[in-house]
Amino acid sequence: MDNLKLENQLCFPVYALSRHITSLYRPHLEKIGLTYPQYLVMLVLWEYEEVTVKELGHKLWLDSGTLTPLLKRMIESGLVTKSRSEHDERLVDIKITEKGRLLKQEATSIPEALIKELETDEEQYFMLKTQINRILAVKESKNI
Amino acid sequence: MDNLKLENQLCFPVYALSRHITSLYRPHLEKIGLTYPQYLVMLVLWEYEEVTVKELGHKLWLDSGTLTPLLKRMIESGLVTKSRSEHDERLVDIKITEKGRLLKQEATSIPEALIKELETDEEQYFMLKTQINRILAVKESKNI
DNA sequence: TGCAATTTAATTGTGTACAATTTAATTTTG
DNA sequence: CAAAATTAAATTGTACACAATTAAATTGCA
Repeated sequence: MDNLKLENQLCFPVYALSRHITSLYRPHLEKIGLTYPQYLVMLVLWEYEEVTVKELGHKLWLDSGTLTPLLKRMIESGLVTKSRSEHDERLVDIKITEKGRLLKQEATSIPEALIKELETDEEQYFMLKTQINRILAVKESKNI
Repeated sequence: MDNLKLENQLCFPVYALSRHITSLYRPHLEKIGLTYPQYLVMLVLWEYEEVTVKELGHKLWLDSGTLTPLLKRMIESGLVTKSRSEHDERLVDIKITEKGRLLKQEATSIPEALIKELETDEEQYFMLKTQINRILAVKESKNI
């Protein structure tokens, strides 16, 4: 087997699937004015209400080089606010706004719609997620 | 179950894994002067020697907006050449150069190194690839 | 205490991604 | 055959990703 053939790579299917999933999200997210990475930030904030940029970076595996400009756009659209932490001035707190909170209602139908569009049954979907998470756990264990 | 929790998404693990794999490739590819998408182009050219931008876009699921500037950089580094097709002037042929051909030797060890770094055994690796490809096949079948 | 080391964001620069539009070539159709 | 429709790349503009550097705050240690 030729290891340098596109069809024999694992890397490419993962890369292609990631972009494919993002493109399926796009029309849904466009309706509520979010990009896909911004949606991931909202998922965190719908759950935690307030996080530091550091925590956000840890959860989404993104650095400040990506998050700073992304959050700037989310502040401009009124979904979050930003302030230096009182305890530690190095940290920046990101808080969800009322507008951001209300957006959750409009997003509830998205996950289900996506599963349908991927045409993957729940069981296959769950197995895939489990397998990928098993691989990601190795990275996680090395980083913390 | 809350569908709008980050940990319950499939989308996020795929997105995270894709970026994780790219970051594992980066140090290897840096040594031979390629980015990850440029490496994908080389995988195609090592196999086919010559393709049109259209074919490349079809194989990698990328459009000319991404490929045109990316290929421009690969021409500048001397890996490929570019010329209008004789039969149909709308098409652009991308050919591998001798330098591009020689680069294959330096890339042979990369796929194996990656599997090791992912710390995933061959069997798990294969199953994951199969599952992802099953999902991607649905998209493929709709597009062609 | 005081200074060096560390930590956190922001900044800078490069390289994708991709929607939307434009331009040029080819194909279809009346 | 000629105009309309289609196709392929290139261009324009927006938004990530991420390495490397910078700046400011905090921590640790002599």
